[in-house]
Amino acid sequence: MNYWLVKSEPFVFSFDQLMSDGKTRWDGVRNYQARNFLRAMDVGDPVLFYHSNEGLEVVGIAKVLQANYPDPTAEKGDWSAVDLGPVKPFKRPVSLVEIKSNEGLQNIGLVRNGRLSVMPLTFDEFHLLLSLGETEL
DNA sequence: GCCAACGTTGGC
DNA sequence: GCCAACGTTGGC
Repeated sequence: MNYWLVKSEPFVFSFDQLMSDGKTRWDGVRNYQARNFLRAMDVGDPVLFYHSNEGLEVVGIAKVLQANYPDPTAEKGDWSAVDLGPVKPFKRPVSLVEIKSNEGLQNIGLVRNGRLSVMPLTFDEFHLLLSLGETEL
């Protein structure tokens, strides 16, 4: 099992929307590094959901419903999509400020490369974020 | 709205 | 294959 974090601008697609939709296609990724992470996702992997631009916090837990398949929105090129579903919202959102000030989270992509939209988390990072969010899987 | 960081493109 | 120019992302 692997652990992940994805970013979304809440006014484009928010975690609340994922909760009410029950499922979404995670497509439109046009960055090779992010694409390769999408391809490494397995069904059932937990995915933390971060709101970029607005909110700037981890707001909930999602999971992989469907492993990677060709991105139908790609007109050319070799791109992938996955399907994600909601698990549960964080009891308490975890802000970027908090993440940056936590010693155990200095190596995650959010801190090291602010522009990466799909990134892996270690077991420890994932569980640290869960406990900061006062939420259990 | 600004700008730093990063990725991509294209000329040489 | 290098690197300057450009575009995009996203925090501030």
